[in-house]
Amino acid sequence: MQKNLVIVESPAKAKTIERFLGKDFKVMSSYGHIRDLKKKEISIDSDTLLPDYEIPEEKKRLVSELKQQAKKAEKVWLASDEDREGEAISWHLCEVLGLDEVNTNRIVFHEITKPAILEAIEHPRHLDMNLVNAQQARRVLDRLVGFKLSPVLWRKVKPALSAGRVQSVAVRLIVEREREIQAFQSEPYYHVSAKLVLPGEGDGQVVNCQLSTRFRTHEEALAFLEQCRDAEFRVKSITRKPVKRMPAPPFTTSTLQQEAARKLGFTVSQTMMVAQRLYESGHITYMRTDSVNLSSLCIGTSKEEITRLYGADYSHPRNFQTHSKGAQEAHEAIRPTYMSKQDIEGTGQERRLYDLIWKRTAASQMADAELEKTTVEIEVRNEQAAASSSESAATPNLFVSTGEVVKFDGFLKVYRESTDDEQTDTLEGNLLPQMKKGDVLQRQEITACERFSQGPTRYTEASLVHKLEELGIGRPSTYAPTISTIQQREYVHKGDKKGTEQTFTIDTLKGQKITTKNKKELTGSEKGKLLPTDIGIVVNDFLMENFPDIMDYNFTARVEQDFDKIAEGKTEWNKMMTRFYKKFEPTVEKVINARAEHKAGERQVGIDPTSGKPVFVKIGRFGPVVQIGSADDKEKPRFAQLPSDKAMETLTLDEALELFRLPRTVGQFEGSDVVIGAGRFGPYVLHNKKYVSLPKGTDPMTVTIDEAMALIQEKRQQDEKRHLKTFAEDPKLEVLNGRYGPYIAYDGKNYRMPKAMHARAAELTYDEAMKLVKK
DNA sequence: CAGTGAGCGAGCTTCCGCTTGACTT
Repeated sequence: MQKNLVIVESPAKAKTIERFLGKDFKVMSSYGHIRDLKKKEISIDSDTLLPDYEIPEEKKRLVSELKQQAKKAEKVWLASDEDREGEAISWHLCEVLGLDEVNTNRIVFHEITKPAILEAIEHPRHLDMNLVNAQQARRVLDRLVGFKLSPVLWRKVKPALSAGRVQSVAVRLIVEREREIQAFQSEPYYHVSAKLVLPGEGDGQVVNCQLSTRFRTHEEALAFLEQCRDAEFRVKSITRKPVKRMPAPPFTTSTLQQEAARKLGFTVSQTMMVAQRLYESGHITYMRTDSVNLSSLCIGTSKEEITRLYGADYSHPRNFQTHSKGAQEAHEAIRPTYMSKQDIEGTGQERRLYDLIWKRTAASQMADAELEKTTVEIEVRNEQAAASSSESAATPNLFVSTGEVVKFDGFLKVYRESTDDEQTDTLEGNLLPQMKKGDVLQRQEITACERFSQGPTRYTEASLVHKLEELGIGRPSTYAPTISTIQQREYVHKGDKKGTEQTFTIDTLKGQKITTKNKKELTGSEKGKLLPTDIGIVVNDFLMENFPDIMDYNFTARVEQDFDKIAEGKTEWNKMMTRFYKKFEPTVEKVINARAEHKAGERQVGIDPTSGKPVFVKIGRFGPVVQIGSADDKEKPRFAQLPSDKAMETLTLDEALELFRLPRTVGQFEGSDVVIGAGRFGPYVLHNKKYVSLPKGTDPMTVTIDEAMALIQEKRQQDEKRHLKTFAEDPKLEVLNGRYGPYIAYDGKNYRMPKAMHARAAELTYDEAMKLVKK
């Protein structure tokens, strides 16, 4: 008979803990929650707002196994995580396994080390029902919001859409960012930089510097260059100050996702998949965490390892504080299990992610980097300037040159955090020659370059996660799924945005000559960014108008405060639910029953000049469509799918009408119409229910009947060649010739044949062909 | 991968947070 049964959430954790506890303990895993609201129903009583839980089908086997083992054990230890969800998991286990108070112990530990677990076993406690209730409140609220709002969208926008406390706000961020970018007015300015020379041995040393002020107009910039022609450049001041840089804290889920995206080019879900494998093979600690805490063990071994590799000067053990909103800190930071392992066996991706985690962890336990930052101010002096500056207190024009010297690299030896800014700031970039106050520098070249102010940038997957975390919305376990959901629902897609080509001027003063050149550049182009779709925009605007409370960026933060009060025992959870639902439910009813004149997002783009009927864009059953005429007309309205490169918000009447120019009938052939149409795969010719694609580059608007006929004939010939052999034994079996050589088709399915058979494909016997099919 | 291309209707769809597995290709 087993003495003790310990239940944890994760099987990998179970394995490790079993090793620590010895043979009197059996350790099993619950694999997360074992009970939840019903999947297909709201599963919440509309009067009492009490949840109705069930054990999902896929968990039934596991639960009966747990039941069996629990019955056998003298004592059961519930060791799920020490947070809201973990407490609820333990409570559900209690309920489902029928555990009694006396023989059941709730234990928690923050790190998976032998002493920590033995310590936890020494101090069992009881279930914290307040914390459990806070979880129930969270669960019920999310279900209510999701399952009440989504049907409103099905009715008002499009079937199969979804809304939720987290995903809808994520979409809102992206929609609003896109609008900010659209509204942004780029303004030109002139940035002046100079190449000056400190006279000395040989050719002297070059000093690169920037003017501290920008000019608004080209005239001002030119006037300044003019002024520089006979000016003297004199060092006005030199300041040196020591600067310290601190390493970033070790990884959480969110920061790991961001850095893996920037440094390794991983998507958010890729990072999680690779991290999961590293965790399962025992290389890293748990990968879904919001904590930056490191175990004392890790801090100790890091110190040893850093001292061994880089010397004692580089070691600086430290603890970091988590200050992200709503953090629950049930786990440690993401770190290598053994700091002594600098690299591991595994796939390329696994090794690269591990390397990143190792370096980030090591750096966090290393000394500050010490730099010396030097700033040199250089005055522009000429007679005119001198004369005017004595009477007016106008700020003098100053060139500034900065240099940084690394005095001690500290943690920078192993790791430097990336930023989202594309400009790479080189740390040891500008080395300054020795100068002193009063030194006069010789002008070599001064350029005034026209630049354009940049608007906000679009979100990437990782920067969206960062923003969500900042707002306290979502949890480490949901960042990646949320990003997938909003893409699956087609609210958002990842894509490239082409920038606009802009011409800009560069003025150069060299010698006594000022030359002006025009150049072209592409500005504001972005790759792999999150862009809102028409559906995303319409859904967002609809929700913003009708459910602004739920869409508020602070909604989660506010309900979290209520959950905290429940956890502290200051509020009854069911009362909170009632209070929320009393306001929420009538709004849902009102909105879903409102007889709206237009569908959500519908917009009239103009009047069709040929029929005099109105032209609309709206979200149809299958996505955005343009419609000519209304549904209550005698004649049926005409529809056209909106192509992906056009947006509902900005579609013009001309663009809308253009979509109706196809299909067009170009003539007759063999007694039936020849029609040119545009499909998902480009333009095509339709004749006698047969389709032929138009060759690339052919304009569907100018194709003639003769060209179309030729295409039809050609296709027929090809089709003939396609059927290599048919079989009397079975008409379902055929040998066909495809784009990639001969293949076998049987009953609607295709099968490949070995390369060696290709030459005699037309002479295959029935038995040979069937053998391949069966294989 | 082996040919695709409508329709705007019926019934279905849906949340967030814990955690992995088991179908092959």
